[in-house]
Amino acid sequence: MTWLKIKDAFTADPGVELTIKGWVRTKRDSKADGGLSFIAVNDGTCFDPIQVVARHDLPNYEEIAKLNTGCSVEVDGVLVESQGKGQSVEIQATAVRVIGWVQDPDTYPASNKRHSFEYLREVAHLRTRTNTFGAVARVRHTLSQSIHRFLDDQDFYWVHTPIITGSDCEGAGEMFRVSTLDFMNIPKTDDGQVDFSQDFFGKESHLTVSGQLNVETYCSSLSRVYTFGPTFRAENSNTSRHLAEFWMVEPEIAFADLEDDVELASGMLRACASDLLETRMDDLEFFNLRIEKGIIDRLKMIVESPVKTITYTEAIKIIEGCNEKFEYQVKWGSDMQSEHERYLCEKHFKQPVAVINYPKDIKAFYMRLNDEGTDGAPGRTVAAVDILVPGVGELVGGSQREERLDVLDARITEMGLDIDDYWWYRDLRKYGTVPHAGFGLGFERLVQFCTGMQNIRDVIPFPRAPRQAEF
RNA sequence: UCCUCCGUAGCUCAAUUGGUAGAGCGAGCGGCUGUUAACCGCUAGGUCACUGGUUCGAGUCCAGUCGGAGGAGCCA
Repeated sequence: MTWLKIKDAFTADPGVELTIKGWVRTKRDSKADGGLSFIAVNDGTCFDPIQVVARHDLPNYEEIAKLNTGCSVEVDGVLVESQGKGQSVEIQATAVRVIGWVQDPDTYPASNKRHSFEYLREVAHLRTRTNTFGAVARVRHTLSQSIHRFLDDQDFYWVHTPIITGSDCEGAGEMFRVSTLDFMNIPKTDDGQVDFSQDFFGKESHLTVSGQLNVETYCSSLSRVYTFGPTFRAENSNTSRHLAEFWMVEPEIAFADLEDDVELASGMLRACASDLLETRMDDLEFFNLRIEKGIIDRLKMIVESPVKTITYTEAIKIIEGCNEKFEYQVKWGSDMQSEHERYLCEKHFKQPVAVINYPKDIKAFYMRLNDEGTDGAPGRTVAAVDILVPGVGELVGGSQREERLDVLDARITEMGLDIDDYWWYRDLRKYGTVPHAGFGLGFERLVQFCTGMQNIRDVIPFPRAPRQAEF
């Protein structure tokens, strides 16, 4: 008797004897032929549960009749073509062993009924037993594998940048403090400040908001590198597309410009969509039917024409010239509002859009300063890119980096930052500087984009957000 | 953090002008059926988020607190 994963049982030859192990999704009983039970069993290896037919002549049939949603079982049996509709094959059970009962079926949180996503967030330890969260988990895994494979195929090295950082110059938002100081007895310096020299690292330290600055150092010797790991933002954000802890993919390429950067992001999206369509159709069909109609067509569109590139200056003209009513006006020099970004990718282009060359005053210090008059812009721009996608908004933020030390220093000073904090980052420009570019892709936003899931808290196993750190 | 809406049974929601709580699903028991969002009958299940106020009387009105959702800002 071979133990098969349920996904493999579905494709095994009828007549084969097998064992499967999993959790009961539903059970239906019939009095026909002296009594039999139809038990749908799922082990997470594929979307569909397999139907087990248990007859009354099994020695423990009385016990089997008491099974309900959530119980764990081991089933021996023979794979046969199904007599009923709704499935091609099923298992005629020769033995059903109950491994774990559901102790209180009346209050079992993942019972066989529709639940709201808000409720399931409160029982995140059990929500992967539902169709939706099982499918999200598999898609998330596949996307993660796709990214690693795509980058490995293109000779990128995965660099494990630190989670804890002593650098306070990452500049991408509020940071969580990391400390072993005793809250009840905080050491102070003579002038009344917290004495961080007595803290674990001998200086202030935080959870990283981005691995970019670290990964740029590896880029300046290994040429093509990326980080893919958790990042943290202590912003009090309460939206369906922000988390306090999220995973970010940050590639960095040497001897490259902004165009190469957009090309890389576009290729990565294409690889992700293509792999999903090839390997996770069962889950995609569920998302297409129950979560967002048209999600499969969207992924096919990504494979064919991933990203359309326009300049910020063009984007502003499109928004100013359209008939749409917006709550906020746009004007060159200010950041686009969510509603404008949504209009561009959801209504005007109806596909992912890379907006490049933003005004320098609304972007970070490390982004490369463009020449005066680039794309006929009325002011100075930097070689930055935001990739906007339907349903999610900003999926990718990136730029060509400023490789000229004098220009970089001027930008640091202009933005009121302390140049001494950037000593090691500036060394990269002093010693063999090269043009390079990179981007950050919000991994959960990618999962949202590929599944149609509305809330980012439902595409990460255990979401961390303001007032949410259970589990 | 700001704006809007919402907290009633295990879950999803009702409850008229303020008059002491109801359905569906789920669960238990029974019936029927190669069933599959199964169907039919019966049963159990409630500190109406919390605290205070108005009132003869509050799930309902008022204030505050806590929690949740949607949108905005910050961004990925």
